Amino acid sequence: MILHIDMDAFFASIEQQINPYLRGKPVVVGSRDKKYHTVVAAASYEAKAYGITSGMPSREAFKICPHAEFVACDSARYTHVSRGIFDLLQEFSPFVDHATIDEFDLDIRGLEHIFGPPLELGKTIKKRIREAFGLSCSIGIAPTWILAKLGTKIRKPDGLILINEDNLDALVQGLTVDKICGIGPAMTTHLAGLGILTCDQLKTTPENMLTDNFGLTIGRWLYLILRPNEELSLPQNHPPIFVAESQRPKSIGHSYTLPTETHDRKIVFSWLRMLSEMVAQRARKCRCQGKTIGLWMNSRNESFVRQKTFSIPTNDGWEIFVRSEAILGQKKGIFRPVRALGITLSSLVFDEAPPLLFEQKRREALLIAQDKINAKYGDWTISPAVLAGIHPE
DNA sequence: TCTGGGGTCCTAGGACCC
DNA sequence: TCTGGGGTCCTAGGACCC
Repeated sequence: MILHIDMDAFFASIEQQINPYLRGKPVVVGSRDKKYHTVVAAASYEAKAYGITSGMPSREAFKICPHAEFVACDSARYTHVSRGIFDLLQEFSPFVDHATIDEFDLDIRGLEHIFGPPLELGKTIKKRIREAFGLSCSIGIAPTWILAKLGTKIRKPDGLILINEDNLDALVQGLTVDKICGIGPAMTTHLAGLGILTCDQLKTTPENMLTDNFGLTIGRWLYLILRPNEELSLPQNHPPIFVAESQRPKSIGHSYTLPTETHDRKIVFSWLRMLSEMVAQRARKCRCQGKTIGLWMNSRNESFVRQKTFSIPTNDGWEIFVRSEAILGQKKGIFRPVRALGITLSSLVFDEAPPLLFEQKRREALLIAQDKINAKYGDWTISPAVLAGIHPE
């Protein structure tokens, strides 16, 4: 059995927790400053009642509910709380997974001997999280991860549900397929074209119809979602589903959307330089270097995506910039207007210091000094001169 | 006046090697 | 010289998630 935990309106609830004035009020986390065309990162349940959802442009949220409290996103704090919850959960089981900032999974097989039946354990966990952090969460318990996750979704605020073969069919009766994690807009449309709108319709669809339309991997996956018994006939001694994997990222990226579309190469290259530096600093913070540089640019009707793998990994902002310039240079002559652009570093190698040449050693010493100064006096205290005046904030 | 920013995973096709 | 089979790495592009 898997126990999935989904925190309720995580960012907004934390803000209400630390600032009692916000409790019981519609709270929107994000910025409403018109300079920053941001979107809503999180909304309290009071704000959701007005129809505000995360992902909605902040300006629209302001239109719907001008008297809502708009709070700036404090991601460092949310990460800290998230770690605290993770530590608390490890008191219950070493087999905890921390997939996103506000979601956790436990492999709870065998835990009934210590904490009682699954629902009892769920209650205990909810109570402990509320006592320690003042936050509510929703918990889904099921034989598979996908059903546990579905459970939290259909019982959202402050829910607790156990899904098994006895109640599964009744629970998903009439539920639209897009409630399932992994079925997004494209697949929903495709399924609708086949006359499959709800979970019960999905369950009665023959496997070959799904594999014919979606291929073997996704087709079979769709077929098995609502058949947990067929999917997980795991042997008794199957190793834990969630082993504390190292939380190493697979890629590091930054992007920026310009206030308006621009033809100005200078502006575009300044931001390219800026984003390279942001990516590089973050890579150095997690002590890794990347071999692959990905570059993308969007304009109104066109997007450009290229990536290239180099033999020598780097976490030097200048080097990343030069390499992205080279990638862009392959598309020489054509310079279309740009609205948004981003740089991603991937094929990461961690903590492996190859023997350095003299020039590289000097360069490395420079970067270490730069990071130390910024750690002591704040980000961007020292940065490449060409970036003066353009970095965010 | 369409709509941010940060990610992960999958697939198909090409290049290259044995 | 041509051909088949098997494998790996790389890239573009799509879909999805929070």
